[in-house]
Amino acid sequence: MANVPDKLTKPYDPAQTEGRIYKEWEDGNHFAPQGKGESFTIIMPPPNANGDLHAGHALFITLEDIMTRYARMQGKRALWVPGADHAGFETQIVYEKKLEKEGRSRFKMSREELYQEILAFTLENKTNMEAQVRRLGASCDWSREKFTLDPEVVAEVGRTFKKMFDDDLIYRGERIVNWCSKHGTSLSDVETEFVEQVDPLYYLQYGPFVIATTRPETKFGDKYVVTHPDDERYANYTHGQQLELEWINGPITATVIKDDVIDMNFGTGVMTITPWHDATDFEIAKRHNLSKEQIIDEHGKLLPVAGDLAGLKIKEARAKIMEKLQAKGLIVKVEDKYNHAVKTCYKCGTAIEPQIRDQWFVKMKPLADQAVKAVNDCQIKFIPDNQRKIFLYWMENTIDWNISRQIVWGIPIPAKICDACRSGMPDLENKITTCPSCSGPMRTDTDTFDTWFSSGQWPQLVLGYPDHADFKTFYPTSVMETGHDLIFKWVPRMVIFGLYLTGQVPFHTVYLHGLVNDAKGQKMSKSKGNVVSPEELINEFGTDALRMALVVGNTPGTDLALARDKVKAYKHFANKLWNVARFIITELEQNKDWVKTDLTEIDHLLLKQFEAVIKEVTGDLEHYRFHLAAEKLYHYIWHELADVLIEESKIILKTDAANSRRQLLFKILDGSLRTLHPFMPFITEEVWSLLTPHHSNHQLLIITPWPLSSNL
RNA sequence: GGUCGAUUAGCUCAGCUGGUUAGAGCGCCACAUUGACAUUGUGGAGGUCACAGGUUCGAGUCCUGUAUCGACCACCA
Repeated sequence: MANVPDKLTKPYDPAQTEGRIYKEWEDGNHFAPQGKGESFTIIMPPPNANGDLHAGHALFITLEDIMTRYARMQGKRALWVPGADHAGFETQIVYEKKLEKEGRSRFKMSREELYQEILAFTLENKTNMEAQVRRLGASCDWSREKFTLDPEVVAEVGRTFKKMFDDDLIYRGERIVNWCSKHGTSLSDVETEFVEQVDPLYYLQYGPFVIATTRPETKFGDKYVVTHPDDERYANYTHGQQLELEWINGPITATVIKDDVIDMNFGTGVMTITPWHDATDFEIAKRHNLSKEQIIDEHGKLLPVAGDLAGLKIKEARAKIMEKLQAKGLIVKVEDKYNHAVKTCYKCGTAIEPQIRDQWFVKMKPLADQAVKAVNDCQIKFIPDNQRKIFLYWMENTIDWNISRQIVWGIPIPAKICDACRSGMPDLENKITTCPSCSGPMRTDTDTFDTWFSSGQWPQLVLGYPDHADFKTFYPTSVMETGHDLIFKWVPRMVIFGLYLTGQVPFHTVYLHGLVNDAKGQKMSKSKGNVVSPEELINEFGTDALRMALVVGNTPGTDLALARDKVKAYKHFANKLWNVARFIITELEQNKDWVKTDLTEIDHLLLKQFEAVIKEVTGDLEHYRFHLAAEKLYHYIWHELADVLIEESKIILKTDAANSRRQLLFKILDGSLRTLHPFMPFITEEVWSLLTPHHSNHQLLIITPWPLSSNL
């Protein structure tokens, strides 16, 4: 055993290997695109800079790395650009919790102070996040990394805002927004969640009508009563008819409205409306040009319209209102257990209190139409294909997009607002001081952009649209790989911005992976305590094992159950590969004088069989069937190469056919390492280095050509 | 209420364009220490591919319906 490399006398140890090899790749600048070949580009969905990577990150990094490494080995100019997301609302919430623990509040800090604190916090965490991406073996080009708050990003996002305003695609408008009174900001629809809730349903006497409501505390200002035009029960009342009636705080004049949005079968078929605090009511008021009054302020407290209850929080007010109604004999009945869905803030669970606010909106219809057209023209391929339907459904049912957020941690909207005439306009150079329409003073908009407004432009921003050479070389990108939960949050916005800004789709293929769940298929969550951290799994089993566990058996778009035992199984596989290498390399080292001969007929056939496997695996990779490719390699290496070929070689290597067999084993190990490299980059690179003395080519595996029958 | 998907071995899931006795991992049972590997090897048990129809020479694979589960969407106060 004198000539056997020292490493091969010991078991494979990922902890001793992976960090060293990653450094070798990175120091050798092997992640940067090389050559002048066909370009292949993936833009990494930027992980949140504020925390640790979770299993979902591990999955997408593995998938994107497989694609990138495969493309690189094929000789393409492969570029995978990493990023870090400031994750506006998300991060601010994390930071607010931190402040809360310290007994502080963001509402007591200056904007600038808060921004700087969160920036420091984020940049500190960013390094941590990047280190975790590296540990997963990501062969992304760090020299091109972008942070979502980089100055050039912020500037370009501002220019897009102005361009869209000039093109009449952005307007400032009074609209009902989802308002979270805890966070003091509006939210987009995708940032809210419906929660099933059981509440009492109150039946109240409203003049001659009985109305049903779950929210009596909003009813102070209600002076319109709405019925369905076809409802015969109320045929005696006509649209626009006025009625005098006794209400919570005394007599009021109510107006009858007929609108077919009313469900005749719900409650009594009559409702009163609160346009300021309900989306449906707002639409009714808009249709009939009704007046609107604010009842609840932005902190969730009642305004003076509530009379002696003004200043009370909604929850406290309800009981008192019921007392008042009771005293006036206006409560007809109360149904105790009414089951309904309540819109809540997806972060804090606070019930959304819709509010009317002046905000910036993007007109979605014309933009969405373009996106639909591009997809129908097959300019974008979806994997799996059914996601295409979901995309189209989403794009065909758009509503205007509220891009204003009342949070500090984000890209400031470069605009000026005139409070006098409530107009607003972009002001990239911060020059406008007086309102062009009413000559009033203009103030700087204090709102920030919705995160998706900037991340929707990510493929362009990352590549330095419009002038940078990278943009010219690598745009449109090849694949966008992301979670299927982002098929409507993120993907459509990227398509829209891509088409709008560049006239081209931002990527030709969208690959959507599923969620990574726990071993039982349950969603991982901190409250359930079933969160599996990739970091721990790597420490225990190695990155390569984790990567295989994430890929094998995982079809695109489908959720994955990640069991510890599965990762363990692929650690065993790594061990198997190591021992295969140990056997073969030892054999070669001990017979250094072996001469290359023609393969025997049998060995030739065996090589052909191996080539057939490579061909299949190549086909699977071409069609994004990573799960099949990985499984086939696993199966071949373990049950063909190890179990059959090596076993029988123990005899054959003592016969005349030894040299042919040595050559066969060498070629198969060589090809196996190359095909397996995208999946298990570390161990394959390590074994490759041990095989190097037997090679004519001494370069690292990461930049070695993909095996074909011609180069085996 | 709507959309999409799932239903295959004890568990978690593959099965790509329909084609011989339905596969993997883990688990289970019985043996085994031979030039790498016990993080192992050999062999084995275990499935009416949810149900009912249909298309076809042939269906787990295509079509229709039913049931159950799941995810997502939705202005029923």
